[in-house]
Amino acid sequence: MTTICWFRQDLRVTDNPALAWAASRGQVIPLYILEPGEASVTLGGASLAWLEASLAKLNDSLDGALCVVEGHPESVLAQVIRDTGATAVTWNRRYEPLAIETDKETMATLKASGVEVQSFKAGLLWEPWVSVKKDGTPYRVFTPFCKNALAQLPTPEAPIPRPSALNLARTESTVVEASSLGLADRRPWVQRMLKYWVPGEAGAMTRLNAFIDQGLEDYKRGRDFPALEAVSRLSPHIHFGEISPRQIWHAMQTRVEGDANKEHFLRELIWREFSYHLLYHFPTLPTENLQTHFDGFPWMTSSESLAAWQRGMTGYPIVDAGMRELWATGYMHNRVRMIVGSFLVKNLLLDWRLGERWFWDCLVDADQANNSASWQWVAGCGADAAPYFRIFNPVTQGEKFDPQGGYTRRWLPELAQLPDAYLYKPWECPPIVLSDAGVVLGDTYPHPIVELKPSRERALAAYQAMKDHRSVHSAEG
DNA sequence: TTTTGAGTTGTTCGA
DNA sequence: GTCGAACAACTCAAA
Repeated sequence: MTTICWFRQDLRVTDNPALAWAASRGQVIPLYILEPGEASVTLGGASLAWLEASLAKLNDSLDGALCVVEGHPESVLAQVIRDTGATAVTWNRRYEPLAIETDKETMATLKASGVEVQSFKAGLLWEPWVSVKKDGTPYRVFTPFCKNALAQLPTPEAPIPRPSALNLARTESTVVEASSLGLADRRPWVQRMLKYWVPGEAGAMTRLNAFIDQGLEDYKRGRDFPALEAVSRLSPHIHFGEISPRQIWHAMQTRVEGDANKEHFLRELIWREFSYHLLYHFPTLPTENLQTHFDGFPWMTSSESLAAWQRGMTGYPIVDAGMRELWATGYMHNRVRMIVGSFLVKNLLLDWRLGERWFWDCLVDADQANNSASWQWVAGCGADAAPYFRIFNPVTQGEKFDPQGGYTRRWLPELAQLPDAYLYKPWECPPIVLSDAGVVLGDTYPHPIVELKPSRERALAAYQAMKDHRSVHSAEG
């Protein structure tokens, strides 16, 4: 019996229930479909580079049998079924609104033509339709969601091993060269970025082990300090399914003594579950304010401000360091993501969707659920959002969370010689100290593009205006 | 149904 | 320098 295993965001052979199911039935056709628009629209540039590298690794794990085809899933599957005589198709479930729609239609079409279809849970600890309140409605606050998951929902299953024997079939007639992912012209940039990472299942496991051995013991405190190696950096591996959340959960439970650091890290994994829960139950999350009274929010328009933010040229060192890290590596430390997010949305008063889109294109861990839920959280319009008056001060944040400047100096070499006392506010630095450090404001490093105090007050006023507008509305209603 | 307690990550001001 | 209060009420979750 021949079964097609359709890989998507599960680019691994261990703890892959769809692959295990296919293997148990006989011959397996491993297939990846590059869906229309995926190369140009759905996936950002950094993610696409990761995907290409990860597919190559998966192909190695499958003895070169991975079939990569560009096209609509229904027609690709129909063609591969014709070519191979496969009688079943299996996959691990996806949860993005468009993916759900595609998978639903594909399943219906296949079943209608007499093909067996089997899907599995592999990318989440708990299905979003299970992690709901007693009355069946979705959670909108993280803490009760988390408590309920830990106390009431089934303990995450143990990971399943890699199939002991894989009878792989090749369908070489349909294989597309990796160059068709459209990366050829971006080679130098991609090569530079990928120096920071090892995409693929083995790389993911190496990272997990390194984190457990070295970062986890100081995670609860250290995770706030971007100069430390105290975060896991597993996010891109998790996004592409090179490692599953239950593999991580299981490794934590079996290899780490119970302590606050472990609990805190697992909580972050549950935040991911919460984001998927929100996206599933509120499918407009990527584009619409979850709190609809934000719909009239007076966002500014400024392509200059946006460009300065994107390029790491705002004149605020901790912000610029973060944006440069993002550009160079496809990643940004979590603490810094909050700082740059707050700066865009509150100090620059630019729409959170602009930040969401830039992150989407730049991040190797770009993930629709996490990205949209997190940007809405930062902007204050999401579930369980930060109060709007919580506006990060980039000077204070830098001094507090990168006191020695190790992170900031790494990504802003032009400020490396500035003393700590002025690193986060070079505009207050005495001219002699500036010139000793080789800094010329407005030349080697920009002047601040906005002033902190007025921009903070402007943001608070905008929030106030929105509130007043809303109360007028409710009075009318 | 009503009530009650609680809610990721901050900053500023004034004592 | 340190500390508590104010910031803004509002919605959510569960008893």
